[in-house]
Amino acid sequence: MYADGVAKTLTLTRSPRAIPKLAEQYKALGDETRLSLIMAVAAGENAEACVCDLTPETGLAQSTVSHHLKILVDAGLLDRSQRGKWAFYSLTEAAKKLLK
Amino acid sequence: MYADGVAKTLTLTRSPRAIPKLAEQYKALGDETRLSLIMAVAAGENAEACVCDLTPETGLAQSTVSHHLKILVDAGLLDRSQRGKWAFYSLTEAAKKLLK
DNA sequence: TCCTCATATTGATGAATTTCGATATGTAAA
DNA sequence: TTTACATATCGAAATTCATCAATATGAGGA
Repeated sequence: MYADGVAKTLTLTRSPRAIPKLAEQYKALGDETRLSLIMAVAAGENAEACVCDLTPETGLAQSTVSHHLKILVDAGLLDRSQRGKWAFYSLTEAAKKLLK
Repeated sequence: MYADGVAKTLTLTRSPRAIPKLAEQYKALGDETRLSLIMAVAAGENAEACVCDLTPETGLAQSTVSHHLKILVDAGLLDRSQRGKWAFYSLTEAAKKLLK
């Protein structure tokens, strides 16, 4: 009948109404730069990281990294919090679920 | 320290070497049409479906559906098997893991 | 073999995406 | 209130992507 509960998950938990948001989240993860960024955040101290630390790791321009982080925030995968001059990003519950 | 084992999952199970393939899979899922297609496959009889059934559900041209199915196969998320004149698609283990 | 049906491939087009440099915003220190 | 630093936004160029119509391939059936 069902394949390991996947169908149930997809058709019930993730009803048709949930498709756009879910697709947005997968799309956000479907880029090597952003996947690396979210990995770096997860691996960071207290599971968070600031742009100043993330930018060098990517080798990309700071504006580009900022842009990718915004996409992850908009998708509901990262939270942003300002502390002093720095912006810290951390995983949302949705991100933890998707990546587990 | 770590956020619910996510960091461990990302940094160990999904080592840097795994990023390109993983990003490819997320990218494949990050499109409403393809996410709907994989849902339809999972919900189908025996957790499989043929193009003839999938195409009407999408409302898109048959060539477009065939194109999207190829992307899912290339990403390692769908298997293809020919039976008579029809091509049947089913979820791979990788897809079941990602979607669970 | 010839025909029909199901699916795949090709070629083209418009839209979306990634990236950068330049500039703006915001935060705190001098 | 300047100044310096961290991050965000803007505008543009190059690339990738989703989609279709047309055509090709491939598998049975007549």
